[in-house]
Amino acid sequence: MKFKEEQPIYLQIADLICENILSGRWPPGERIPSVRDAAVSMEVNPNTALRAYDYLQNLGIIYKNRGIGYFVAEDGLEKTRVLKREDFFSNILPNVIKTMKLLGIQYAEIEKYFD
Amino acid sequence: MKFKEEQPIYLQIADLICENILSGRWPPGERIPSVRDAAVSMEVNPNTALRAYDYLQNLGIIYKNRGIGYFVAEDGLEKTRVLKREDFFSNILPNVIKTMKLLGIQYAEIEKYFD
Amino acid sequence: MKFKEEQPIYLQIADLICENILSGRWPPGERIPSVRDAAVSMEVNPNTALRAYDYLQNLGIIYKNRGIGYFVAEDGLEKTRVLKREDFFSNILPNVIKTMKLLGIQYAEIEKYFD
Amino acid sequence: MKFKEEQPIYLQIADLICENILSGRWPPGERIPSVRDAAVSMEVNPNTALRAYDYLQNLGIIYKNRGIGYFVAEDGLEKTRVLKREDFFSNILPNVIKTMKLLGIQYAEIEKYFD
DNA sequence: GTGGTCTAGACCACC
DNA sequence: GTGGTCTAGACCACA
Repeated sequence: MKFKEEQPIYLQIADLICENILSGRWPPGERIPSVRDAAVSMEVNPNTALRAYDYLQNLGIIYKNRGIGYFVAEDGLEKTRVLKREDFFSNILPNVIKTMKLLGIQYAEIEKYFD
Repeated sequence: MKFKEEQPIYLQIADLICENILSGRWPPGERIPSVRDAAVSMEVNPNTALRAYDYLQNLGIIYKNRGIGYFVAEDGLEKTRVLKREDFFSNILPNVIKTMKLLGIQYAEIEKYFD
Repeated sequence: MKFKEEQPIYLQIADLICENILSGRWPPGERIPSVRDAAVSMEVNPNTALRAYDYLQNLGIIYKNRGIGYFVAEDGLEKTRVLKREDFFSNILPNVIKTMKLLGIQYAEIEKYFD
Repeated sequence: MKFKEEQPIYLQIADLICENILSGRWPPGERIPSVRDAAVSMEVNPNTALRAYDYLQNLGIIYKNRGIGYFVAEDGLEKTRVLKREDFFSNILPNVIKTMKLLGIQYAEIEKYFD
């Protein structure tokens, strides 16, 4: 697996997990891959994978059962959605709008990307 | 001045300068605030401000006259525009689209923000 | 059954058993629930329940008759009492006192809890 | 520095920091030792010290200034006090009371420890 | 100098 | 098998 330079790997892993939750591939209650398996399949150190899991657990998106594994929280899908929407509407979107204004990009120019 | 956690402060400062250039407040040839003044007004370490200036100088957006100060390059506005557009269309926009898909946000929901 | 995060589940189970012994519900010589039953009723892995029993057996508080079950040792009540008192006076109590000092909690504040 | 076996070292370090805050030695706004210095003086790996700092930062008790160090949050003393009191009154104290009942320990027996 | 990330690998506790 | 902790040490970004 190839990761970007600009962001810590563990955050990118956390994002991947969120995408799997949002897309419905990992529904609430579902067990997600073990830390070790995730580390192997993504070719990172187990500690790095664990860190991503830990991060999401702190957010309440996943939880662990001792000795068994990590699971998507019952409200994990909802929480992820809320967090990401919040981020989108308060950070990403305003930034995009601001950038477009500065660059003089009209909506018509980007319309075609919305498919 | 308050900076975000997710990005190095010096890059955020560089962005602010770019905004001033793009908005026309600092036209090509104009002298921009000294590193020291910038550092004081933004409450950052002078080294951090210097780093932002250095970064923009490497991009050819500003240049330095020793003993005098930093100036917007003659083609600084154009360069900034090109760089930011490139970034917008290859990184920011695709990411926004992807996020919107994952979150099920329709264009209609964000239309109103385009004013 | 719900267990705390801070302590291994098997120790929490062992504690529950000790409480039953101390309270007199399970007098010396009495047969205690089978590992299997305990595991089912507490919704834990049988291995985890077994570990608790094993732990208490090593302490000499319970013993096992093969094919029959686990029993409270003749001196099980006494042993439990001694162990718990030792723990109380050398660990728990000093810690409580220290915490109270740090937090500025006076004895008067907790007096009412002693009923 | 010598640490107990029963608890992760990083939590014990976090506790030590809390004690310094509660005792007033490190008032709100004060810079606390750098991760490296703490690691050296406690003879642990820098990662372990960092983990303690990170843990307390998540609780909002300390915060960091990038490139400068960690500081006690303005409301760090208050937060620590609230957290510890909460823990004391909902967990520690009830447990002590319960244990005392089971062991038949009277208040008179422990009175002398309150000095 | 500060903190942060990551790896490699050991060793442990738990289920 | 699961996750958790810790060390040693490298390397980086930032102020």
